[in-house]
Amino acid sequence: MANHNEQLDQMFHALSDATRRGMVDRLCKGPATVSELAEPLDMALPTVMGHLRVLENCGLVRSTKQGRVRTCELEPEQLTQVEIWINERRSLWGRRFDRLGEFLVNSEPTNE
Amino acid sequence: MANHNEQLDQMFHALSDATRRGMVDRLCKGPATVSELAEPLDMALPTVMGHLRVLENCGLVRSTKQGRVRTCELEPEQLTQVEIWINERRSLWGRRFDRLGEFLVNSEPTNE
DNA sequence: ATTATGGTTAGCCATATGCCTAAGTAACAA
DNA sequence: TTGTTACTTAGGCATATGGCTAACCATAAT
Repeated sequence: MANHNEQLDQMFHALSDATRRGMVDRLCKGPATVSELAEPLDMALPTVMGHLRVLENCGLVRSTKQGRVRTCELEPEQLTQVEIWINERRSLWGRRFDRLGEFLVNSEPTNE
Repeated sequence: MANHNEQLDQMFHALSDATRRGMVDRLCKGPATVSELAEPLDMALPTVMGHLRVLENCGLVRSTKQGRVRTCELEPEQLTQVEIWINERRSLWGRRFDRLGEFLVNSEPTNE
């Protein structure tokens, strides 16, 4: 179960910022240029570029440049990694009593 | 669709660190004391406490102190927030073509 | 009462993050 | 060819993050 996963680090980090989540929202509705992404954001363009880079590094956004326009598109399948991680933990959690033997040394029976 | 969600910020941030995800893993298997959490971690206890605080702030871990021992427990239901966020985006993405007309209308010059 | 244990607080340090402005570059447009 | 547009790069600044040590409680344990 890979917790030392650079990709997962980057993904969670990318999503930990409301501005970036907003950009993802925008891209859910279809591709957008850098300027279109920046337009509602009340911050300088280089700052938006920084956020975009974070989203691209984790694979959640892909972009291509044609002429002087860079068009960004969402790669929503990358979210599956997060879902898988969560499902694995839910599964672990659900089976935690199967492992009680490992900790049973000084426990007492309870009736709750 | 709440992206300006402090809780979501904190949750994603908490999960963006492999050490903290490791602590979550441990807690999936059952409650643990601070020392037990720290034991496999090769870092100083105060550092572990810091990570623990992050996990508690986002609601993913709850802890209580009895005597001098603090026992931590996972609150896996908090992960639902993340799943909901992902599902909402998948849904948006799935219906992105329904909004094509709306997009054309909104690309008219506006005064905001 | 004294010591050991488990956790906590305080404070320091290096790096990362998020923001900015200013100045570049590479298409288009006129 | 000259200017405008759409990014891009460089660099600077303030705060946050993740790590540490040292010292400090507050409970056990002896």
